[in-house]
Amino acid sequence: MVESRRVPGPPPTLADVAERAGVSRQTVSNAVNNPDLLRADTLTRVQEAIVELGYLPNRAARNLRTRASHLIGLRMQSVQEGTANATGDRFVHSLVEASREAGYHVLLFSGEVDDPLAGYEDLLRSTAVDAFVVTDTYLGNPQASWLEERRAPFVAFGRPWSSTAPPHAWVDVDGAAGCRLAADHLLDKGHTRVAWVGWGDDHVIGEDRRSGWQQAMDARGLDVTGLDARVGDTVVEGREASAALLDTAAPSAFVCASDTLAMGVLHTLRERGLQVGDDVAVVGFDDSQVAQVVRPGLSSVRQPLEQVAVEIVRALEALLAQPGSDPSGVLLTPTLEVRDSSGPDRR
Amino acid sequence: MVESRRVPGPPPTLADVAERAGVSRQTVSNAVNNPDLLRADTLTRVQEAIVELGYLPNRAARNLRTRASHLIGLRMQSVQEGTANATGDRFVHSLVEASREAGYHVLLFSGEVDDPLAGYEDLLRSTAVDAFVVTDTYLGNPQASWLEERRAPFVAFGRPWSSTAPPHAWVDVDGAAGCRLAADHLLDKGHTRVAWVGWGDDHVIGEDRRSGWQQAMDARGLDVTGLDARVGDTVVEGREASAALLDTAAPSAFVCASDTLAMGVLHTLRERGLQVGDDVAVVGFDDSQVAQVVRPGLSSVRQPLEQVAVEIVRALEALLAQPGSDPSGVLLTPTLEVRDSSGPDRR
DNA sequence: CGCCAGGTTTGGATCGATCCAGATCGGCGC
DNA sequence: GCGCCGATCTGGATCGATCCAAACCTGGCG
Repeated sequence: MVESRRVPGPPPTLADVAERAGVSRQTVSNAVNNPDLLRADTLTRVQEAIVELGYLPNRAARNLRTRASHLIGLRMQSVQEGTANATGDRFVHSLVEASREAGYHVLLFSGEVDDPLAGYEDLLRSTAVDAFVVTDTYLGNPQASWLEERRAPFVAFGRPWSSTAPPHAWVDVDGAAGCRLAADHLLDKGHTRVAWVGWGDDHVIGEDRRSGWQQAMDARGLDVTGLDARVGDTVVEGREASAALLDTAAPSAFVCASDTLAMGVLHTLRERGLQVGDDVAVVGFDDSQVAQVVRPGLSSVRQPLEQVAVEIVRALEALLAQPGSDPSGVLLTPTLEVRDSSGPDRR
Repeated sequence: MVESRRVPGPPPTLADVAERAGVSRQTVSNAVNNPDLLRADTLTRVQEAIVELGYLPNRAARNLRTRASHLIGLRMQSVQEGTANATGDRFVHSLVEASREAGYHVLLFSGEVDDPLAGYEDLLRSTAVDAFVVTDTYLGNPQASWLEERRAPFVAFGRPWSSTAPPHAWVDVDGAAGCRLAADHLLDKGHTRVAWVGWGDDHVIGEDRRSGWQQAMDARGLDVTGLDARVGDTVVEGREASAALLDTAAPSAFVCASDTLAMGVLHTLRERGLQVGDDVAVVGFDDSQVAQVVRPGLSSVRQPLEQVAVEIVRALEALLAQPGSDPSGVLLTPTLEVRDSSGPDRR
């Protein structure tokens, strides 16, 4: 009713609220954190004072006392120009949203590109964040074991591919299942020669995705010999690899480890005057903006990033509530966004 | 030399360092914050103790005392599916990087989509952030004046388009200059009928960009009547608008307010069997990933987001150092990324 | 009517850093 | 040898919340 705070001035403190409500500081604190400890009428009185003054607990003071910041640290990946990689934005947004619902905020940081640990150390030691979300758990990445060693709570977006590393909480998307989905989709349409364009065989995620394609082919008794290529994640390499495959193995469809590679395939088809979809079908991976706006639309495997974020936050909460509990892993299944590059049925 | 902290235990405090170095707490504090107050040998001794213990000031305690969090709040925009919008990721990354160099971190938050003020209020009152970066300052957006009213320090990425609003610090990219650049680029190649595909005339940013195209045309004494279209920011609308323009005004080149619209134009050209670049040239805006991977490559106006971030942080620092100082504005000029969709010279 | 258990409320100590004012040190001029 | 000033260092108070233990109610029961 008062609402006289035109010009803010210093924010009200717990003591201000206590004085206004005629109770002690501790009672106000309880009203905020353990309302059921108060008698109903006292609670009402305090809550009114809180509203009238527009009180909100000072974060720094609360953090100091409770030894928790309610912040989740996330290290920004460097943006790669020239690729269709779109997971970054969508994932970060989902994580922010999921965190909010759990009462957390996301703290972004970065560090020297060549030092994957930079930034983590400082935030940890200065108790600036409660936990980390680690996103690039490719094989040989030191963050996970480093954080494990310091007993820093963290959840990885990505499986611990190395079995020697200590286990930690993780959430991941089943890339193999996604590529099986893509390959089955094409096989169901009547294709028999479905090629794979993926990443080098030292790339565990790439090999995982490739295994999905291979499983689908194997399940139908189709030979995959000579039907695959492994290159770097660039449009040019996708173009060259697909051109070579067309010459040597005459596939009628391609499954790709990324939308970037799929764009390379589309370039090749166009160069050769082949109709995308009608003559040769293509499916990418990531459902990037590129897949959505290119014409004809590029069918693509879509990672359930919103769900990933929710599971990550869930895991973080478990971790922070039960520091000693066994870390768990969650594997989510992607979906397939079907667009024109899938082409018509051939049966 | 000790380095005995295998299992972390509680982080060391100022008092721990003081004891080890045989000085008072205050002296350690000075060693960290005002090293020039100490005698050289004392400083060395304290610094050694700091290194040995791996001390880093507790953020919460420091924040409480200094009434500063060294955090910059940034509200996440909702991701738009089906557009080529790429500024988000690049800008956020640049901002994180620029903030780091100034000793700040970026705190991401979000709020109900329909309430543009949600989230700001809580962070402000709980003194969780020192300042905000506001990114969507389209006309009629209430954040700026709301924050102004509460005397919350903030810098806008985007000009205050309304002259009635109180002035605030801002950094923006000169969209008109960018589109003038794009149009001049095409005119220099010999085009005379350069069309505009942009956003509705109630969209101030769209109108600003359009004015750059018009200036370029005017400067060469070229009539723009019937050469423009204003639609929503979707691929489909870009396709339809360009088709209509080709029928009615026969332009030989297009400048677009976004890469999304430009993709629509590319679709139209393909539908009609026109060679992109050779028959009709196209320039987009944003230099999105789509522009980079589509074939032929889409020429596009590129915003200097890295520089924008640096200027924003610079403005924030000025604002926080001198709360009363006059807010300033910075207008940066974009560049043009030339790709194949520009086509060859026609002279 | 006094006492006790339970529900409520309270004051003091505390988290870890910085602000402040005063104490101590060292050197210099007379 | 004395006094003074600036450079250096120190202890206590403080930021605003929560933890803790103790004090205060209230009603029920012997």
